[in-house]
Formats: sequence, C-alpha cells, structure tokens
Amino acid sequence: MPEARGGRPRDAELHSAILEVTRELLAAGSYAELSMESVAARAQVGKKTLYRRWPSKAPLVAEAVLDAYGRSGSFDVPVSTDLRADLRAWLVEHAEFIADPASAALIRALIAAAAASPADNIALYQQLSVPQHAGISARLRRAVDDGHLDAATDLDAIADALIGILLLRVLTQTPASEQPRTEFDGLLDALLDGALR
Amino acid sequence: MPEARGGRPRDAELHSAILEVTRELLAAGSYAELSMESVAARAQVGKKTLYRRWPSKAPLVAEAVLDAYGRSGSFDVPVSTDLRADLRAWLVEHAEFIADPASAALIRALIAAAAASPADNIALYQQLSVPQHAGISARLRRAVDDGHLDAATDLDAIADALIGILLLRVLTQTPASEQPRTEFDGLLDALLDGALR
Amino acid sequence: MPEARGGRPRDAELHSAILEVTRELLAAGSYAELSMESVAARAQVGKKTLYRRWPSKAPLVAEAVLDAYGRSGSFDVPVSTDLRADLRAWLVEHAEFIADPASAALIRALIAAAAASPADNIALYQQLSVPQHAGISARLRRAVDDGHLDAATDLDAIADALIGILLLRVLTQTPASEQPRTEFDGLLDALLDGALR
Amino acid sequence: MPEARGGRPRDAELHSAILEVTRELLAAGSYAELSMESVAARAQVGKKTLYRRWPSKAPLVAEAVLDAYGRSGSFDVPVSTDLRADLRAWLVEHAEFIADPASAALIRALIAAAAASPADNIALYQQLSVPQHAGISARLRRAVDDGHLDAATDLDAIADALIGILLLRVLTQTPASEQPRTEFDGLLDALLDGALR
DNA sequence: TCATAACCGAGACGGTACGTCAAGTCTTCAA
DNA sequence: TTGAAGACTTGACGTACCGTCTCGGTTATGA
Repeated sequence: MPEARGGRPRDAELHSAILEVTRELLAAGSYAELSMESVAARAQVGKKTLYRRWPSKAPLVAEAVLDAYGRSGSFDVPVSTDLRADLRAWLVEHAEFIADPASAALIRALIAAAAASPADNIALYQQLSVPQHAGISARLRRAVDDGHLDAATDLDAIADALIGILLLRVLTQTPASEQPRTEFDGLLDALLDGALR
Repeated sequence: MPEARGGRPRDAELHSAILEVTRELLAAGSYAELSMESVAARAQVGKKTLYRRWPSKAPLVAEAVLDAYGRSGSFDVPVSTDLRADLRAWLVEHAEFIADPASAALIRALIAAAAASPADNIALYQQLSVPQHAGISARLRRAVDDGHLDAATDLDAIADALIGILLLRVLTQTPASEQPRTEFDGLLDALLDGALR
Repeated sequence: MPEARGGRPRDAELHSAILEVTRELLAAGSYAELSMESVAARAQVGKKTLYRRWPSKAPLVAEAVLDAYGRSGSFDVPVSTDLRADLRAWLVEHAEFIADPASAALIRALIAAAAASPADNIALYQQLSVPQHAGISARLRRAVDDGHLDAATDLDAIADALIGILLLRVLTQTPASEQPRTEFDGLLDALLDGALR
Repeated sequence: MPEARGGRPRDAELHSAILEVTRELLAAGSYAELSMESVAARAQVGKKTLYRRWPSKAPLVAEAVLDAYGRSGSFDVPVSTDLRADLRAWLVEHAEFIADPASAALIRALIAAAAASPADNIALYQQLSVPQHAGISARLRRAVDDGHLDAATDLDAIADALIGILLLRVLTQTPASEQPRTEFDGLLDALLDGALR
C-alpha cells in the first residue's frame, strides 16, 4: 500500500457507474457520437473525474467494453469428448452475444477505438482476441493430445478462422435481418473434415 | 438526360485530386487526425467544394480508400486447375496489400469511418466484403462443377473464413511487427483437406 | 457616345428592378442582413450581373436609397414670404417621410453603408446631406437678401441644426411610438427668435 | 444572492482586456474588417469565451465603444453663470472628441453596429443620446430657473439641435479634412439670440 | 447572314468568418 | 485529495457570403 496519503479517497462506485453510462451511450449511438462531455453529463460527473481515471476516450471505451465482455458469462471453450460439439457451442455462444444489437454496438465501438488510435491498436484490440485465441488453441491442442486431431494441423490457423468469421459477422450483420444460420456446421465440416474430393 | 441545366459544371479533376490528398493525409496520420479543413487546405480547395460532394468526413474517407482499393489491381481470384494454389495466391495478394503500412493505414481509416457513421456502417463493410465473397464463391463453385470439391461443401462458410482471417489480420497486426507468415498453407490444409483424424 | 462596340446591351429595366428588390430587402431587414446573394436570388439575377453594375454592397445600397429619395417628391424648400412657414413645411415634409418605417430603414441603411466603408463615407453620405444643406442655405440667404433675417446670422449653423435634428430623429425614433410632435415650432422659435431673456 | 453555485467563475479581467483589444482593432480598421476571430486571436482568448459574454459582434463593439465613451471624461455640461459659455464648452469638448480619428473610428463602428442589429438599433442610439439630452436639458432648465432663459423656450428642441449638429458632424466629417471651425458661436447666437430681424 | 461581343441566369470555385461543439486543462466551492 | 460545476484555450465542424469564374444560351451590332 504505497500511496493515497491524506485526502478523500476515490469513489469506487463511480467507476462502474461511468462504465455503465458509457455502454448505454454506445448502445444508443456510435463511437464517434460518444463524447467525454456526454458521458460526464449523463453520469452527473465532472469531466476532471473522467480524466483522472482515463487519459482519453479510447481507453474509457475499451474498458467499458471489455468490462461488459468479461462480465457476460465466461466464453470459455467447453471441454467434452466431442471437439466439434465444443467448438460449435463456443461459436453459438459468441454468435448469440453478437446478435444482441447492444453487444454488437460495443464490439464495433471497440474496433473503432482501436482503429482511431493506432498506438493503442494492439493493446486495445488484442486484449479481446488474444484470450479467445488462447482458449481455442488450448482446446485444439488437447484434441491433438487426445488423438482426435491430426498432429500436423495448424491450430493457430483454425483458431484464427473461427475468430475471423465471428468478427466478419459482427461487422457485416444488419440489425434488422439477423443471420438465421447459427449452426456453423458447414464451417466446422470444412475445417475439420476437409472439402477436397 | 435529366438535370444540370445552367450553371458552371463541377470540376471532375478536383474529385480525384481531393481523394488523392485524402489518401496522402491518411498515410501520414490517423483518421481522427485528418480534418476536412486540412484536406481543403492541402488540396487548395474551398470547404464548400468538399461538402458539395461528400456530406461528411466518413464518406469522403470511404470513397478515397475504396477508390484506391479498386484502382490497385483487381484482387480477382485466379482461375487455374489448382484450386488450392488459386486461393493461396489470392490470400497472399491480400496479405501483402495489408502488410504495406500505407494500405493498412487506409484500411484502418475505413474502419474508423464505418464506425463513425452507424447508418453507413454495414453498407461500408459490405462494400468491401461482398465483392470478395462473390469472387471466392464463384471460384469455389467452379471447383465443385469441375469435380474438385465435394458438392456438399458449404462454400459460403469457406469464403467467410478466408475473408474473416484477413479481416482479423488487419485489425490485430501492428505497424511494427509485420506478421511474417504469408503462406496460409495451414489454413488451406485445414479447410480443404480437413483435420479430424 | 464612347463605347459599347458590339455585344448585347445591358438591360435597363434590370437596373431599377434590382434597386427595387434591394429596397424591399432593406425594409424587411437591416443593412447587415442584406446580402448580394439574397438580392440576386430575389431579383432572379445572376451575381455577375450585380457586380457588373456595382462594385460592392455599399454602392448598391447607396444608389437604391438615393434613387428612392430622389423619386419621392422634391424636398425642395418652399419659397413664400414667410420664412418660418417655409422651413416648417420643409421639416414636416421630411418628418413625415422619416416617419414611414420603410423610409427610415432606408436612411438607416445608407448611414450603415457609409459607416461600414469609411472610404466612400463622404461620397456616400454627403450625397444625401449636401443637397439639403444647399437648399436650406439658399432659402436662408434669400431671407437675408429680403431683409427678413439678420445679415450676421450663421446660415450654415442653422441649416446644420435643421438637418441634424431630422437625423437624430431617424436614428432614435421607435417604430412603435411615432413622435407625435411634428410641429417644430419650439425649434423654429428658438432658432429664429432666440431664447435668451 | 441568486446563483452561480459551483463552477469556476468568469474571469473579470478578461472582460476589459477583450474590450480593449476590440478598440485597438477598431482603430486600425473598420467595423466590417473586425472579426470575432481576430478579437479572439489578438486577446488570446477562445471564441467560446467571447460568445459566452456577447451574443455577436454588434453588442461587443457597442460595449467596447460605450465603455471608452464612458471612461473618457464625463462630458458633463458645465454649470457656471454663463449659459452660452457652458454650452459652447460642452460642444467644443464633444467636437474635439469627434475630431480625434481614433474616436471617430469608434463612433463609426458604433453606428455600423447599430445598423447591424435592428433590434438594438434604437436602444443603442438612445444609449448615447439620452444621457446627453438629459444633461443639456437640466442645464437649460436651471437657466430658466435662474431667469436667464425665457420660460416659454422649448428646451428639448434646443437640446436636440445641439446633439443633432454633433451627430451630423460625425457622419459627414472625413478623416482627411477635419472641420476646422469648432467655435459654434453662430449656432449659439441663432439658438439663443434669435435671427429674425 | 453570320460572326463577334457583351449580356444574362445559374451555379461551382477559393476564401474568410460565422457561431457551435468537443477535447483536455484549470479553478472555484463543498465534502 | 476527491467531486461537481463550469470557465478556459484550442481547433474542427458545417454554413453563409464574398467576389470571381465558367457554363449554355440570348441579343444586339457590324462585316
């Protein structure tokens, strides 16, 4: 416990309240439309309080999104004896999360934040994708260990494909017409069974 | 021949000159750093001239990027007798385009522009992904017709996987550490040959 | 007849039509609110046509006002045997002209034009006051000649006082509460008879 | 004690600093040449700060000029036993103020400002003329009380004549040719002694 | 008669300033 | 020291006019 010598301590509840307000505004508008000013006004908070905690808009949005992502269930890859079922379950879980317009808006906002500040690009975006990649990789590696998967398989490639397909879906899906197909069987067939005759 | 009776016609050369200036500024800085004002100043153009043609920054940037994308070679999927080689060639061509820092900056700008205008959000992404999807699909369908690919294969899923992987790469790649591996053999092995033992 | 070699001659009716439109807009708004663009639009005239005839807003407004002033009756000083009656008649005539809100707006516009462009200040404003001054001076001089007025009287001072009082009235009168007193007897008493006991 | 709970208070020094800068720019150029932007730049002040205090250019200029007018001596009508001398002193004081090119520029700017905002038009002029009128009227009334002036005299008419003559002088005087005669004896002779033979 | 030349409406052009909005900092009072 | 409130500088936004220019097209003269 190094510091905080004297003075009033920071209000811990404010932190989550601000993140919540940020998410609300993000669901209502776009990343660009969200302003520090509007967050401060909606949260009934001085702008100084905002800047005391986050250096700028991008990190605030990043934390708000990742906070929601972390809180909304685990997104861990299931581990059963059926690899295909496990992967499908993981994909479906993500797809349903993405299908919620509010969640999709959050992810789009995170991408926008990353694209807007190329310096934080990595830190910001990979914070979301790296854990997913790790989870899928681990599950695949276990499948190799269990002899369910060919040892020569490029596990990273498969993980990237799964994540990439979800990413593409977030960005191109229309709020109106939800993509009905959340089965992913065709994808998993191709990835696991192969397609060449 | 509907309209434009009377009045001085718009200068067509200005259009491309402005797009070029926009690209230059985008290569030098981020989307957020680019301002309509700086474009106007650099292009020696009145701001009104900008707003006469593009309602805001986002569509201007979008057109500038897509214009460059359209002009920079075709990115058509090659058609030889070797499906795997054709797909790999297409992937490598895109990967190299993406790896070029200037191009990556343009794409990041496009993403930021899409995030800025939620209305055009999907339209913008689809403008990029739909033609690619069509190209890949067509090539795959031909492979099915030629008997090289299993007729039951989910062609859309494969196309989405290929596009998704490139998308993921754009978003996660850092300016510093270029991803060295542009082979995609592992991915194609998995997708075409299958991985399940 | 110096020039006009070849080419279509200028449309003479346009001239007065534009001046009329200018006056209409001046009656509706202020000098500052009037724009060359609005004049052109309202008169269904190209801007080039405006600038071909007047170098800028101030001269256009000046001509529009002076044109109306010149057209609206004579404002000549009457010449009877009764100096006081003549001056009062002249004052009343002016006062009634001024009491019309549209006319007052025109004069205010002329003053604004003069104040806005100090270079044309003299030319612009004195064009209005000098003829009045001359008219009054002449009438006063005649009164001196006729022996009705003391030869030592400062005729210019009296003329200035009469014009100045009208000027003050234009600028300070409220559109709502017209100044009821249009008699000017008190003023003429003071100026002609003196006030010192 | 009504309001202003919390928040940083407005900087009072900025107010006068901005007015001073406005006057400097007005002395250098015309009202039309002065821009809010130039005021902000010269005063090292954000435009928001300007617009927080004045809704537009006209009121700012008005306050700047009236502030200088109020600060530059009192222009009170002297009160001695000699009415004519007192009035002459007052006239001369004003005439000299008007003759100063810097002051003339300020007054021209005030006139332009008044013309720009038709709503404040009268208010603005009256702000200048009413106090003067009151001062002169009071002095004249005192002269009546002292028996120096005929009780039947129209005091308002005399006051208006004096103010009107100064107004005329401001408007017609050119920067180049200063009117040399600042005596006003002819005017005062006519007004006080009368001219009719 | 037919070219030449100035005119005309329309509206795009490069600029400058407008008045608004947001970013990020600073200053006050209260807790 | 934290907070809410809000003024501060800076700089971009999108709009309005300025005065100039370029279109297609008209209307007079003069070859």
